Amino acid sequence: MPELPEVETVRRGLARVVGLTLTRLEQRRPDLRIPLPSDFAKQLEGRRLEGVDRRGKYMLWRFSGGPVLIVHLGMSGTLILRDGPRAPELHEHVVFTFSDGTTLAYQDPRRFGLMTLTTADNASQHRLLADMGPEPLGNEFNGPVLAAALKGRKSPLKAALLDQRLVAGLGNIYVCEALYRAGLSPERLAGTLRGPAVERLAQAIKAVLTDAIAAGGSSLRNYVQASGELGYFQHRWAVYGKEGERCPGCSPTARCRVQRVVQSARSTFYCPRTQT
DNA sequence: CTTTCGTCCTGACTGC
DNA sequence: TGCAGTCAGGACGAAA
Repeated sequence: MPELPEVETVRRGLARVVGLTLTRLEQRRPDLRIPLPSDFAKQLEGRRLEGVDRRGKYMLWRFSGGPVLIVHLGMSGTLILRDGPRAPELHEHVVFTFSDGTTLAYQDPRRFGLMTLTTADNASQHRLLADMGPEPLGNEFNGPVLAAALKGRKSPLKAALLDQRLVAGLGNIYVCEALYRAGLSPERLAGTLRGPAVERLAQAIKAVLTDAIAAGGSSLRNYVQASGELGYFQHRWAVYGKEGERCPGCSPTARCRVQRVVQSARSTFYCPRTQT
């Protein structure tokens, strides 16, 4: 499930087609979460892909002349780069062909992802992006900023960090991992955190995301896997999905095990001994 | 205003 | 083996 590190990895992988002209856009299934307009292809064909930016879990594909394609991979979205034309596979909803013959397919079985068009002038004010919180890896995100965002919040820390208005780009996995690294219980009420703990949490968020991006970058072949898929790399998580296992920070003799609890109808994994 | 919950979707998995 | 049921989750919008 693509969160900020995976989306960043995809963004970097798309460098291969940046600078190329989009020669053909095939809408194979227009009923995405936000339906694609019927003239979608016409609006983009013939334009050069000038660059790909990222905001939280969104990508912004900037085309020459002003159009910006906002792309979100949702739960199950992937992008597949191929050297040339090939028979599309199941759930490839949109296929882009570039001037050198490279094709880029957007595949999304569950269709929680979306693509929608805006313009360079309006992109930052687009309703999908306007209320988004700070980029966690930027200088604009730090302990005091996080403290201000958490102040007065009565929801559990887990739920607060999933709110994209508070900080951009975290999902279920990296919230669990960041709370583990900060040694904070996901069930603590967000508004009760004090200075040092907030600082630890802000640093843990940065560290977890930075490490995950580095893991994607270090296995560079995975930017474009043998299958052509972009953006999924294996990552060793400390607690996510590790119910019943010992967390890395507990001694071999410790009896405690990673617990799974359900918060806001989502699984949370944490170590009850090291996260308080 | 804040917080929670239902909804969308399909593949993978579980259990009878 | 087959099939029904359950689960996974990002983000919106409705409800509390």
